[in-house]
Amino acid sequence: MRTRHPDPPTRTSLLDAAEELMLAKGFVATTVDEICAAAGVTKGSFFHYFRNKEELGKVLLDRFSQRQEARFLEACASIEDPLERVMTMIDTAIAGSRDPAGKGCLVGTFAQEISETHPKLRQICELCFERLAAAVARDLVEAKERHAPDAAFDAAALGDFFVALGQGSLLLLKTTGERAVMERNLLHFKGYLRSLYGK
Amino acid sequence: MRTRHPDPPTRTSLLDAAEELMLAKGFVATTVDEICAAAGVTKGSFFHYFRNKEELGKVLLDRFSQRQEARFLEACASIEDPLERVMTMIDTAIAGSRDPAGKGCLVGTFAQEISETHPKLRQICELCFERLAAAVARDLVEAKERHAPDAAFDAAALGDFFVALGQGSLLLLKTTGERAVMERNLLHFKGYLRSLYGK
DNA sequence: ATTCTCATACCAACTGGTACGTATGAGCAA
DNA sequence: TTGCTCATACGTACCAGTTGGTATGAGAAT
Repeated sequence: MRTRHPDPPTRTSLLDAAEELMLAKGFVATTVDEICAAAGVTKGSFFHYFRNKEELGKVLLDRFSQRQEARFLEACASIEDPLERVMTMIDTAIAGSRDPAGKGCLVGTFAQEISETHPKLRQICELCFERLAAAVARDLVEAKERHAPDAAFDAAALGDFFVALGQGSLLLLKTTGERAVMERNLLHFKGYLRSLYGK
Repeated sequence: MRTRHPDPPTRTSLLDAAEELMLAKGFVATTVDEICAAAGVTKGSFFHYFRNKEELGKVLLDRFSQRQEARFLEACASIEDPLERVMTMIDTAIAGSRDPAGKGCLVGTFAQEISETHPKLRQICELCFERLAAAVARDLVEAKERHAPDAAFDAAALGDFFVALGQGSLLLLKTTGERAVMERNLLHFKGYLRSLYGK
């Protein structure tokens, strides 16, 4: 019985196919027909489940960011020291970059090309970035109070720093194909944090 | 007859229009018709000057990166200390991010969306990134020999670090519209360099 | 100087293909 | 029957690129 809808397989396969294609070629260059072909269904199905291409993008973005957030949460939830928590998050990101299945970040891919043309998608991307940055910033601000209360640096800004460094590394990876970039950059970031928080 | 060889104004206005549009909407989403309309010429002219849209992209990319490189060179050429040179480069980048005319980086914009679909353009982007990263890395390696020969960090990797941080910051800027991100992130980077090279 | 030639600069209309989206109905479960 | 799932077939718009021109000016021939 595939009637009642937690998750119709056709819809899921459409989402999976779209995600893979769009991670590689972006939102605009990926056509609905391509997605349907890759998913092994026809356009009728596509427009049965999604009002239009933009809505697919929205759903895809939500699904992607939710997964990502769950991964981070799972890795860090049990750690109570805020600095340790951030360090573990960085390690999680490094591990993700090693995994050949992790082909990039949908949020970054979308943000580049549709921020001017699809305001709604842009807003979702902004929210995703903001949530991640805020989580890191919160921990690092708390860690500063705890470990280095007298130091003079802007801990709150390090959330954006982390997001930017990660997204930039992914862009470099996509362009050069050199998988190790992300890891090297994040290790430098860890070094920076250690220097800020007194080893 | 207008100017002969050097730089027909029609061609230049096509390039200018294309650059502005593509910085905002990307390569794929910007249509040739749009470019022509913005430049105030017809499609016939476009295809008189460019074999196809991809060639326009190539020319645009070359022009953009050449300009950028000239700006950096002008700012740093006279400085002989390698660490000072990098610091000045960072300041130049910060200054560029303050200027409302600097609307982003074509290389980063293109790299995201065409790395899978237009191998030639991807290669140009890769080269641009590599040249910048290599310049920074060279200086920082030399600076390490000079200022911190015994420290244990990977100076060569800092070239990619700088490029990634810059590109990521531009992505954040595009997504959130918050212009100050680039400056905050690059200031943190300067702080990191100071900590590595012994203030 | 006048005319002929030819390359460059530009334009308007069109073509083939493709993209998104719709109309409609078949198959099946409840 | 009724409603959900999915397919076939089509419509409309638009996009990259082409065709077939016109206009202008440089240089050579006359």
